[in-house]
Amino acid sequence: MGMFERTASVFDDAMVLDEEYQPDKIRERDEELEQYRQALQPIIDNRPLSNIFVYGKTGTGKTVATRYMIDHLQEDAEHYDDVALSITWVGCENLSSSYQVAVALVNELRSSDHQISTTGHSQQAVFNMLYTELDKIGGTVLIVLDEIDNIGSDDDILYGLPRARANGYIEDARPLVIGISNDFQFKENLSPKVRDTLCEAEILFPPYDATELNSILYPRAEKAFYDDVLADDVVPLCSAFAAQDTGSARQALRLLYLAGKRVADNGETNVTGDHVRGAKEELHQSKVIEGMQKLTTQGHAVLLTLASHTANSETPVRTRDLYDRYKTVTEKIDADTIVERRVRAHLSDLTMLGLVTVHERNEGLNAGRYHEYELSVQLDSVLEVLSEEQRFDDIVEIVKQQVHGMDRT
DNA sequence: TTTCCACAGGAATTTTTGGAGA
DNA sequence: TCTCCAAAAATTCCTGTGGAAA
Repeated sequence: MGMFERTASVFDDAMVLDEEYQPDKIRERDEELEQYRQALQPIIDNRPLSNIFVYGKTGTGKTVATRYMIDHLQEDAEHYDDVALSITWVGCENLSSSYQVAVALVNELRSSDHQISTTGHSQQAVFNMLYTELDKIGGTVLIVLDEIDNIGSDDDILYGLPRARANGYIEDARPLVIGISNDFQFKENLSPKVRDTLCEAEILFPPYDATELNSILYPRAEKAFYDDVLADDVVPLCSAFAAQDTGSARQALRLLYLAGKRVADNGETNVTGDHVRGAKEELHQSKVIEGMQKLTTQGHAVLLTLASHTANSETPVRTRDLYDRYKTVTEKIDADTIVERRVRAHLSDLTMLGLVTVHERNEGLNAGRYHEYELSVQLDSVLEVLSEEQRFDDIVEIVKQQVHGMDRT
C-alpha cells in the first residue's frame, strides 16, 4: 500500500460545496435573474444598451448569478447572425484605481505576448490602448468588473468606458459595463456624472433568510454527501446559523463542509447537529484569531497587558491599573507608549471585536464610575497570536511562566 | 435633592504611516 | 530615491454621566 490512499469519507463529492462550484440552477433568485434578463435583452435585440450595476453583500449570489446569465447570453447570442458578443471579466480585488483597472482590462484583451506593465504609462495612454483593443474586437463587448467598489472614488474608468463611443474614441465596438459591488455606499461616492450613466439598471441582491438557504443547501448536500449520512437537523442548522449572522450562502456552505470534514477527520460515519455547532465554533474562532492578527502593535500591546493581568488572576482590571502596567509593557517591548485616552480607544476597539468584555462599575462618591475589562477569548490563543511578533517573544514567555506558576499552586 | 467621584468618550487637531507617482 | 497625499493613529482638550454619599 502506498503512503497515500483515498480516505474513507462521508463525502461523495465535496467539490460541490466549494466556492468555485457553479450550480446548474440558481435558486431563490428568480426576481433578480428576471431583472438581469431584461437588462441584457437589448444585446440580443440590437437595441441601445444601458449599463448594469449589481449590489449585494458577500455570499448573496451576485457573482454566481452574473456568470450564469452571461453563459446563457453567450449561448443564445450564437443563434443570431447579426449579434456579435464578447465577454471580458476582470476581478478588481487587488486593483485600487481606475488606472489599474484599465491596465488589467488591456492585458485581459491582449494576447499573452503583448501584455503591458502596470507602471510607466500615463492614464490617457492606457485608456487609448483599451479603446483600440475594443475596436479591434468590435461588436458588443460586455465588460464585467467584479468587486468594483475597490477603486473607491476614482471613477474615471466608469466614466470613460460607457461614453467612449459617444465621444468618438471607438467606432466599431459597443461597450457595456456590468459593475458588481459589495458596498451599497459605493454609488454615493461616485461623481454625479458617472452615477446616472452607470446606474441605469440596478439589481439588488438582499441577504438570504434561513428558508432560502435551506433551499440552496439541500440539493447541494444531496450531491456532496452519500445517502443517509446527514442527520435531519444538519442542513437547517447550517442555514439558521448563517442566516442569523450574515445571510451568506458562502458561510452556510462553509459550515456544511466543515461539519462534514469534522466527521471525516474523526473517522465517524454520520454528520449530526453537534458537528455543525462545532463547525460554527471553529469558524467563529478562526475569525477571532484573524481579527487579533490584524491589530496594530499598540493593539497587541494593550491585549498583552490584559493577558498579563489574566495570567496573574487579576481580572477584571480597571482602566487605570491596566494603563499602569501597559506603560511597563511597552517599555519592555521597546514600543511607543501612547496616552491613556488612546489606550481607552484601543480597549473599546477590542471590545467591538469581541476579544474582551467590559463591565461598567459605579461606586458613586467612593470611587466614581469606571470600566473593568477581562479577556473573552482563551488566554492560550491570545498568547499564540502575540508570539508571532518577535519583539513580543520575551514578555509572552514571561506571561506563559506566570500561567504555569498558577497551575502549580 | 444635590453633590461629586473618576473616568468615558466626543471633537478638533496634529503626527505618523503607507502607497503611488515623478 | 524623493515627494506628495490621504488615511489612520495619536494627542489634546473637553463635556457628559450614573449612582453612592452627604
